[in-house]
Amino acid sequence: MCIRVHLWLNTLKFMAEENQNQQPAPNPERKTLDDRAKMTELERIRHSCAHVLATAILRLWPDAQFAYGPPVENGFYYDLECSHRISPDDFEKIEAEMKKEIKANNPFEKLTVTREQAIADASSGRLGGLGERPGNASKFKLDLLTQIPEGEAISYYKNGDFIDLCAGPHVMRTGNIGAFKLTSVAAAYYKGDEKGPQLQRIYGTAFKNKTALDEYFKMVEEAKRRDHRKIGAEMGLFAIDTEYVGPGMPLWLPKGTCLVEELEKLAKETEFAAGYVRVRTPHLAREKMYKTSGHLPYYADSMFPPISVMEEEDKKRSAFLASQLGAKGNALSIANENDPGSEKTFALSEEVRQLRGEFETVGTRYYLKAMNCPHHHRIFAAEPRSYRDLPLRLAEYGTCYRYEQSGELFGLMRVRSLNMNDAHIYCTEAQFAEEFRAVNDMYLKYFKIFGLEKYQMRFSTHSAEGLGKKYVNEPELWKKTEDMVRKVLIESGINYVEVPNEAAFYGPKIDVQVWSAIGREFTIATNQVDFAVPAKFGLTYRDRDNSEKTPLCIHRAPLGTHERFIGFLIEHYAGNFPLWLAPDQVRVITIGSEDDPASEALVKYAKEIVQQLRAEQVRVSTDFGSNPIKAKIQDAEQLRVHTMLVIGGRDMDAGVVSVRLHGKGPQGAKPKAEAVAAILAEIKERRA
RNA sequence: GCCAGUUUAGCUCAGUGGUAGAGCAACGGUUUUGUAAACCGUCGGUCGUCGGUUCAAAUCCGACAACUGGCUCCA
Repeated sequence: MCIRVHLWLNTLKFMAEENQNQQPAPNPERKTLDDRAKMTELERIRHSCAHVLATAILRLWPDAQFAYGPPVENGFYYDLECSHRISPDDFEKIEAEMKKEIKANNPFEKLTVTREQAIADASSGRLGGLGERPGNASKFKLDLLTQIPEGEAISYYKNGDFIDLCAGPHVMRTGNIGAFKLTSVAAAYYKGDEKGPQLQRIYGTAFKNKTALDEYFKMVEEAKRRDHRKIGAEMGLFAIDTEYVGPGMPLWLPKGTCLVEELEKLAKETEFAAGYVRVRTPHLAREKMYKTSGHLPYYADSMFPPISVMEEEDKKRSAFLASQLGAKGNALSIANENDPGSEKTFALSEEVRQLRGEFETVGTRYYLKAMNCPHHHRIFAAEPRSYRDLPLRLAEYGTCYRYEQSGELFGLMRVRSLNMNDAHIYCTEAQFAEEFRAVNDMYLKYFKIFGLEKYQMRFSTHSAEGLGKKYVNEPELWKKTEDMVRKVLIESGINYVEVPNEAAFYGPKIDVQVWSAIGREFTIATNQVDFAVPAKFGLTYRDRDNSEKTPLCIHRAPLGTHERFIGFLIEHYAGNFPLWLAPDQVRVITIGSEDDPASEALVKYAKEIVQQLRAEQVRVSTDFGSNPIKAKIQDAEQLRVHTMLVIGGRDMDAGVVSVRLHGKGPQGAKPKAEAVAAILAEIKERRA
C-alpha cells in the first residue's frame, strides 16, 4: 500500500505556509462557539480543572506561560512553557495547590472584553496569569487572539486571581470539580507543529466525584491487563529481541505463528473465493522503482537506507571515472575538499567536483520495500494486458520494512518489519464501483468473523486548493472517484465520517480506525483508490476498441498487517481466542499418571482421542503427568487452552470425555466421537 | 526524532553507600488424583551498558541503549 504520503504532504504544507507571508497558521484544535456550547457537564468539569491546574502552577512557578488547556477523552491537559521542568514528582505539590483553589470554591466569572483590551492584557502578561507580569507577555494568548475571527466575542474566565483567555463554558465554581488527579507529563509541540516551540503538557483527569474517579482508574488497570504486550509475553506469542534482531522487529514464537497462519489461511480462502490471484515478490527493489513510483525522495526518511552493490556496469563506470579524475591530475587520495588545508592547494573545478561526486556514489542501490504496490505494478507490466484480463486482483501477504522513528515503536502495533494483507485490483472505470463495493463487503465479512463492533470508517477526500500540490491535478477524476466511493458507502449503509483534505496524493481512501486497550487510536485497515501511480509506471491494457488505456488501481488491506491486526486481536479477545484461532486449541488431561501402571488403559484411551484430533490438524497438547487434577486444570487455564478434555476412569468406562472450556468451567461429559465432531465443526466454521 | 519516567533471576517485585533477596516458573525427587496451586529439595543475577565520585556503588553523578507514557508521524 502506498500510504506514506504524509511526509511529502507535510513538506508541501510547510512550503505553502512559508509562501503565505506569515499568515497565522490555522489552529486545528480550535473549537467553534457552537461546539463549545455542546460541552457536557463532565467536559466542563475537566476544562475547569485545567484552569485550576494553571492557577496552581502559577502559584508555584509564576513565570509559566500557557497555551491550550482543553478537555480530552479521558480528562484534560494544559500546555505550558515554564523555566521549571515539571516532573511527576511535582504532582503532589501541584495537586495540593489545586485542592486549595477547589476548597476556596471561587466562582468562574465570565468577562467580555474588546480585542484592544485583550491584546493589552496579553501584552502585560495578565492573561494566563495571576496578575500582571511586566516583561513576560502572554505570548501564546497573543497568538491565539489573532485566530479569533473579527466580530466574534472575546471573553475571559476568572477564578480567584487567575484570568484566562477562554470562551468557556465552565462549571459555576471551582468547588464543583468533584475529584481529580494529575496523570502524566509529556512534551507537545505548539499547535502540533513539529517545527514550532515545544511545550510541557500536563495531563490530568477529573470526575464528578471520587467514586467515578476510582472507577476510571480501575478501568485503566483492567485495560493494562489486556495490553497485547503483556498477554503476548504471558502466552508466548512473540518476542522483540532488540539486542540481536533490532527494535520494532518482532519474532513470531510458535504460538504466535499459529495466529499468523490462521489469519493467512482465512485471507487466502476469502480472496480465492473473491477471484483474487496470489503473487510473491522480493523484499528488495532497485532505486529506480521508488523514483518512478514517486516514493523517493519524500519517503527516504522512513525507509531503511539503501544497500549499494557494485554490479558489472558500475565497476566499469567507476574505472572510467577514476581514469578521468586521474587524467585531470586529481588523484583521489590527495585532494579533500573538506580539508581546508588541501582546498588552498587544490581549487577543485566544477567538472572535477562532479566527477568526484559521481565516483563516490557510483553503484546500484537496492531498497528494502516499504510498500508492495510498485512490485505489483511491475507484475501487471510483466505481460501485455487486455480488457479481458480485468479486473486483475493481485494478492500477497507482503513483507515490508519501514524505518519508523524510535519513539513511535509500540509493541506489535507499530513496528519496523511488517506483513501486509495486501492486494491491488486493476480495473476499468466501469468496473470500479463494483470492485470497490466487493472490497467493502470483504471488510464487513471479516469484522463479523472477529466480532469487531467498535470501529470507525474514515473517508478521506481531497481539497480543491491542494490540486497540483498535495494531490494529482485531475479535478474531474477526483470528483468522479469520490462520488463513486461515497455512493458505495451510502448504498452499503456503512456509517462513516468524511474527512476533507486527508486523501492520499493519488486518490481518496477509506481507513478503518480502532482503539487499543489503553485507548490509542490505530488504522487497522485501509482501502485506497489510485488513479495516478499506474500511469507513472506506464501501465496499460488494450481496450475493446483497440485503444491503450491506463487502469484504475484499488489498494486494499482489510486485515492490515499481521503485526497490528494480531496486536489488536490479542487485546480484543484479551488473549481468549476463539477455537479456530487459539494457539492451544485442545488439551487432553488424564486423571491418573502415565507413570502409574494402574492408569495404563486410561492413558491409552486418552491417546486415541489425541490421535483422532491430530489427524484432523487440531492443535492438541497433553497432560498425562502425576500432578493433582486441580494443578493440571490450573496450568491449562493459565495457558488459555481453549478446550480441555478431562479423562478419568469413569469417562473411559462410559466411552465419554469431560469437556471444560477456558474461563467457562466444566461443560459436562460427551461421547468421544461427538466431542471430536463438535470441535472440528467449531473450527471449520470459525465460530466466535 | 522530541519531553518525562523506567531498567535488579525466565516472570512479578523487595532492597537509599558496607557479604544481592522473596514468590512464581524451571529442574530433580516424593506423591497417584474428578475440574484454578500436593510436598521436599536444587539451579538461577558482572543489579541495562560504559565511564566517574568514594576506602567501599544495585544505591550518588555523567554518557549511551532499550523500554514505558505522551508529542510528531503512521498499517
